[in-house]
Amino acid sequence: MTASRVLREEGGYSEKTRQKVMAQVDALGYLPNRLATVFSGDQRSTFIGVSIPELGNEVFAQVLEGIDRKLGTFGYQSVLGLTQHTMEEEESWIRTVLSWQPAGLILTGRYHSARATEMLRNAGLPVVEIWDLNSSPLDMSVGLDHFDSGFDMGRYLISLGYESVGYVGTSHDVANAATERLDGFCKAVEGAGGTVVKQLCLHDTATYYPGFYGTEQLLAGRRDIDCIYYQNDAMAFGGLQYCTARGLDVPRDIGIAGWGDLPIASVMRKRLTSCHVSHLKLGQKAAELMMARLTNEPVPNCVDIGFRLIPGSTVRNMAI
Amino acid sequence: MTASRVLREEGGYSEKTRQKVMAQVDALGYLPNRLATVFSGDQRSTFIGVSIPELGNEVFAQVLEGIDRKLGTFGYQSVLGLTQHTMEEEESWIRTVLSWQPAGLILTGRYHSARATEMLRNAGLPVVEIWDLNSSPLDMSVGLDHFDSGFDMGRYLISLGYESVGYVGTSHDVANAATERLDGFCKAVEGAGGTVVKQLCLHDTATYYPGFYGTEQLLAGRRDIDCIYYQNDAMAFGGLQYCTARGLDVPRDIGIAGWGDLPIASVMRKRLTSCHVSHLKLGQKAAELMMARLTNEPVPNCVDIGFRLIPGSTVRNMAI
DNA sequence: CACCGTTGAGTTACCCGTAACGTTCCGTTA
DNA sequence: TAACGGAACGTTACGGGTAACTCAACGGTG
Repeated sequence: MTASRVLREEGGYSEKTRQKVMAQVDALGYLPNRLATVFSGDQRSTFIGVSIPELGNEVFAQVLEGIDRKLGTFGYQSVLGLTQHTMEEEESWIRTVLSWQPAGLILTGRYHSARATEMLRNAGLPVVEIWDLNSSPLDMSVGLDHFDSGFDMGRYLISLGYESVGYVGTSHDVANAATERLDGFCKAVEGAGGTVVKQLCLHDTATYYPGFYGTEQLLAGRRDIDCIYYQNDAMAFGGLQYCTARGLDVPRDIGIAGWGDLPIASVMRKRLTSCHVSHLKLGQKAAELMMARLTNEPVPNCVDIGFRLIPGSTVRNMAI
Repeated sequence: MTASRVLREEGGYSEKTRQKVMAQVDALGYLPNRLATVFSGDQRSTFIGVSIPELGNEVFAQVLEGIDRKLGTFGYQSVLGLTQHTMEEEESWIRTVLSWQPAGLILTGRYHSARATEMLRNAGLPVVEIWDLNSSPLDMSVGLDHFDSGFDMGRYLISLGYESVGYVGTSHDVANAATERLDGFCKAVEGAGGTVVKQLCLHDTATYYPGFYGTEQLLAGRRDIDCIYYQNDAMAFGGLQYCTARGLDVPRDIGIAGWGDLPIASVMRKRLTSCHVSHLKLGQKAAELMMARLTNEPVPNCVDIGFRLIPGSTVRNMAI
């Protein structure tokens, strides 16, 4: 007991005793067992469960980096869960991670299985839903309006005189942010007199090479597509390379637009038309909300981190 | 007690009792507290501490993805630690994570502080050191010989007729894999009659833009450099873009070589000369060794996952 | 010198799941 | 019917840290 007091620097012991305790700690290489502390219910754990769809997509890796670095400064640890974009994986991960009594959870996306939602409510933990902006979150939410970001891009492209646009992305069983961007995009294009003449949703990962061959499929046998919107920058880079390889001049023959503003864009002489989102900041903000909630500070339940359209030079720079 | 038996499907209860227990579990939304199980010492936890330098570098994100996916299939969870390439961060993270009684640790790199090493020995847990190949690991090791990979690249470049090569990378206070690649590279170049005329180690992150401006610095005021070796592909891409922007023809005027073979390379019409490493596989292998050790299977203490030189087209394709 | 407050240190009980052991209630068999 | 054995279920104790409490020693005060 006295040792416990010394280690917690709680006071109520003499200097001589402190020395004796510390000497034993050094001699034994003693490390306190935090499990016991949390288990006894006196304190919360310093685990935060963090579910992320995948890390192959750079943007999610950046979000996680933002989260973990910020949590680290508060002495908290991330317990990772990669859900591969499925609610089943997420549900099973939530069940497991809750049994470890985490202090809170950070989840990607606003769509969760009914059972997952129920478990989260029962657990009564702080939960931050990130990525999608969610005006009625389970608890807290940090993200951006993906519909709006797609809408803005659609309106922008039409304003440049594009008329027949295509889309290349990937498909998942559940609604997600990418489909919201596509919805916003289509609405803007059609509202402004353009047409989304073809949408391609590949059963593949949303990375470089699928962007390449997806573009080939999209353009196969048609000459009417004057601009392509991609699910993200990686696919757009793939598409850009495909077009270049095929001898198409970008942006003269065809326009290319992505989403996410990958770091590699900063060195390309032809700036990719995209939408900038501060992924690192998103993660940090999510961690900050979590920490604020855990210290009982007042917390907004919904934070919009916004986005910024990058005009770039892979689309025309004025209406023709 | 009977409830415990039912939930563990241990047997020794009637079907009627089972139904009653399960009904209560559903009604209460009961989730077992795994902390108690582990705490009582009857079982190990299913945490694996995973320390990674950063996630901004795509290769480490891929390694982590490989680790976490594989651990997930065994019902284990990663507790993440981002060390920012410093031994101090690693040591403090190790101290914290050990207090959570993890089943094992996976650490990046072979260099750890003396105190960290001591804690790891005291803890007596399975430890996998990844990234560097480590013939005398603390416990187990999965990686590749970075010296050799740098050596092979050096020899390859000289065999193509390059004579005065430069290097662009970043510096850290501790020795790491990148410095080993550079050592191997220099040794090969000098052993084959070439010269490493300038080495630039930036105080920055090893990403695209530092590769861009680092190349500018490297080439400032000199005409003798005929080839540049970069710490990784991201920096090499940055350098490639700088050279192109400045009107240099790659590979006619200057050769460019990177390391890591990033996914984006798969769509570039000009294949980056690099060194392929299966980062995902490295992570999976590390997780597999950990699981094998935890189930008392015989485990090799050192696994070389190898590398493959990618000739690419950012260097000459034959000696001149 | 009796009394009291303070400081330092020890004791007890609790958290929850489960190993180990104990008890009850059957049905079966000689 | 007594004896026995196994199935089903209950009780106790433990793990490590700490809140809450108790106790001992000591110095100061009237």
